[in-house]
Amino acid sequence: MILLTYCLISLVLQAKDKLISHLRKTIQLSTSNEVIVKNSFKVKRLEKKEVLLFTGEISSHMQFIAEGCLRTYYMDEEAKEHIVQFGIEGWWVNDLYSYLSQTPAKQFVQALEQSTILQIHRDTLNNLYDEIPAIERFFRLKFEKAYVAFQYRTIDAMAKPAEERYLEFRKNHRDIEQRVPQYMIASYLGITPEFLSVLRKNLK
Amino acid sequence: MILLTYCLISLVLQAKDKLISHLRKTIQLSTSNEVIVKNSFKVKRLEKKEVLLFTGEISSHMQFIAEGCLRTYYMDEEAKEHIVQFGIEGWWVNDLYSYLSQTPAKQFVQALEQSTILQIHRDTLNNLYDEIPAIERFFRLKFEKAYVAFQYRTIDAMAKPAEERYLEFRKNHRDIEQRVPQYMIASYLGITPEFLSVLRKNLK
DNA sequence: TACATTTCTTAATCTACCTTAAGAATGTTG
DNA sequence: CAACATTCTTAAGGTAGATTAAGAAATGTA
Repeated sequence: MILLTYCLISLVLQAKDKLISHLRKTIQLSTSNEVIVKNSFKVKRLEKKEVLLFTGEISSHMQFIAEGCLRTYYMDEEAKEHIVQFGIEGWWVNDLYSYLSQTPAKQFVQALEQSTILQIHRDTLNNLYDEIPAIERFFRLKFEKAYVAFQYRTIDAMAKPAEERYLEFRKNHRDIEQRVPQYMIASYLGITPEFLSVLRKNLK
Repeated sequence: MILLTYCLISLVLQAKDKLISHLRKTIQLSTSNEVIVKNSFKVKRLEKKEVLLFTGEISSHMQFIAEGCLRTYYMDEEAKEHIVQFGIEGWWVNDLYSYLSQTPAKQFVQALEQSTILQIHRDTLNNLYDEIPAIERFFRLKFEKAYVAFQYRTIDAMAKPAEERYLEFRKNHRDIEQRVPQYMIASYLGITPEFLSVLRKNLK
């Protein structure tokens, strides 16, 4: 029992250290601010297939992936799933629209593997923005990059045929490709699993 | 001559006031900071069809549209134009990837009407971020919203057929629809002008 | 080791959208 | 108002990718 507790505590510490070193890649943090940041986040374990956010719920936390793999997806009128994003260690996942506008989520966030995430509540984060300007800078830069990356992904998606998009995905996300089933990659690329299968056959 | 000069000056003042009231919708600005902000931007007039940023150039300014209408677009390998975004009064236009990474632009920015824009140099803006935290907040919020809006547009684009996308564009951007030629709307929606023409016929 | 579930493949048919080409409106300029 | 450029429409034929349905691998679980 003592051993188990010890393991859990060290897991939490590890997760928080990952967050701090993630932040340190972009901004500087004094030791005291580091402590404030660490205390602002809560660690959460997720089982494989566990859903972190359901459609209709209001997203109230920003979430950093310390370990594992998640996806965000939505279901269209015909109940088909469309994957918007994958996330692994070092990524942030959310239904941002819901989080920012405090409206019911249209997307699900689900763990594809057993995962460890760090959560910060919206109110806490908004206070941090006032207290530690470097945190606001971190997210300003984060969103700038995310916006640009997403724009380029979209431009690609609209202009290039599926085969090219698949090859780019493989080139840029080999790490993810190995961890998620093929039909989810198809969903992310906006094609059917059957068609992806055909593409793969033609590539050999 | 004196009259002309006077007109130009008042045009400049008007443009800057538009920027300030735009910022004021999101953040608070002291009178002294307002002056600093105003002095950080330069006014630029653009003729219809004038290109503000060419592919290959490095974007060094953020640009706010005080008056007029612009588009950003890129050309694919077959020299076909793809419109990424329209902008009118109150919008910001740029090749953000080029601006943020200081690499050659892949997109053009072009005026579709005679327009007035306000430019701030990257270095000046980065200094403003340090000097006036509210400005950093403004852009953090701006990028959050832009990211989310773009994500929803993409999700739509990938999941919904062209007809629905066209109807949504008309609903959300009636102002733009009236100001730009139809073949540019087709380009923005990712379809050919011929096909848009067919869609429109079927809608009647 | 066997059974159930999840994931991937193959193939026939179908559809949304593209391409090409031509002509009709509309707008712009001398 | 004539002449030219720009924008929009129509129609025939073509293609990327969807749908449906079935079976084959792979993986998980008792």
